[in-house]
Amino acid sequence: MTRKKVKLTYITNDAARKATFKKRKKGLMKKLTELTTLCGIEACAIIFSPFNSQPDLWPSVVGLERVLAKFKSLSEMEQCNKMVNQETFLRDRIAKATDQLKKLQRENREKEITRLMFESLVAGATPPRDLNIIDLYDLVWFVDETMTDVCKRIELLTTTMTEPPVGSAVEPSWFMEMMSHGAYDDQMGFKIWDDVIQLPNDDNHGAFWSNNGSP
Amino acid sequence: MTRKKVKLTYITNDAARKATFKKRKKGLMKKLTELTTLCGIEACAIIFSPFNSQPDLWPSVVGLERVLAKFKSLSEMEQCNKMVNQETFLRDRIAKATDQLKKLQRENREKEITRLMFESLVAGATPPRDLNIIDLYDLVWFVDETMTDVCKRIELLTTTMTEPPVGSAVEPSWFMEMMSHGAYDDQMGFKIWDDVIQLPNDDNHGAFWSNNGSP
DNA sequence: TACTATTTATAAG
DNA sequence: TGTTATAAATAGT
Repeated sequence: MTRKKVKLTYITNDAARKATFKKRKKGLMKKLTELTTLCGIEACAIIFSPFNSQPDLWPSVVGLERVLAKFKSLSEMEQCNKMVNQETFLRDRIAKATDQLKKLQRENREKEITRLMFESLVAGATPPRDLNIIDLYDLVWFVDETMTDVCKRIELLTTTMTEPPVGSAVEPSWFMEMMSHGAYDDQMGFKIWDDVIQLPNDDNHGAFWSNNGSP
Repeated sequence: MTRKKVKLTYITNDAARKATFKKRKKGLMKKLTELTTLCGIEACAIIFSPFNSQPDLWPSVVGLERVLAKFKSLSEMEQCNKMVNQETFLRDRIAKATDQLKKLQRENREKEITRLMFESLVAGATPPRDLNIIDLYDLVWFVDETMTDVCKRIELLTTTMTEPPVGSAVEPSWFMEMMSHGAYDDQMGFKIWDDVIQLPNDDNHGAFWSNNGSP
């Protein structure tokens, strides 16, 4: 996925779908080759598609036959035992995605409050009206933190009378960033976590995450 | 593959092999999910390994059954038709690798000659003795090319009496590179193309490419 | 088909 | 297990 992060949903454009199919089938086969070679295991894959009248198979006839025979020799329960059903797979991915989402939300919250602080402090900025109580408390907390940092910095400079190198550990990391980017650019939009599997033309897109969205 | 480019050969260390197996199996399953979703096709995979007593399967029981049934309903010839045998697969990869190798050899040759020229020109450098006729001819050709570039550059500067911006199109690209890195650093070693599938402990490693190696 | 900017996979730690 | 630096895959052209 590149040049653009691709939505994990059926590609409706025929030519694009075929191109993607060819590239990704090739990539998949390569991965399977690597897996079997690196780990010394046996595996097979069968891929049916409208692009080929016959299925694409991996590996050679002999290898495929052997793996299939081995599989069919197992009892039904044994066969199902390690089956990765799509539910398990998706459940796992959703859990990961949720964790990642929380992490990003924390980061974004920090950035929001930082921006809010600057908009409230800097001449010419237009701080939002009607801040809710939560924002106000967070803002107070953050201003206190920042003041503490600034005081430490002043004290250090006063005590040593020497200019420490730029970017020293005492400098809060956001400070230089703010100063160099300006407080008003748009670096702080929410990151969106949107690669969960979707149905095509899913009108209900995003409902799952509604409890995590911005207020 | 990262932190280090990995040799495509059986991993002898048990723990490392198991770790790699787990990661790559997961990656493979993800790719298979993406392929089927994006392209709207049916596919299945079966993976036997000593790490699990039962095979890892994809996708769910129903999906696997359906794909297998579809496969078995084909005649034997149809079954084999699109079979990717390892030979075809490897032949293709080797062809690609050979092309890439030639490209890199051309680039390396150019760098070699550039280095040779500087070693022969710059005070304090130690040009190699006993150059063969081919190197000498290439060197002559390259010095001529370079002289032409330099003359053009001089002419341009003389004519316009204005300093063009650094990195202008007239500046040969290698020039600034040379000047900034120095002629003696080790940026010019041959790039090695070494990810072709190998047997473990292959004492004959590289024999296939011997006709392409450095003299 | 090949390129390349970008995302994704993953070897090491 | 989670992180990070790097290699590999690949979307769009």
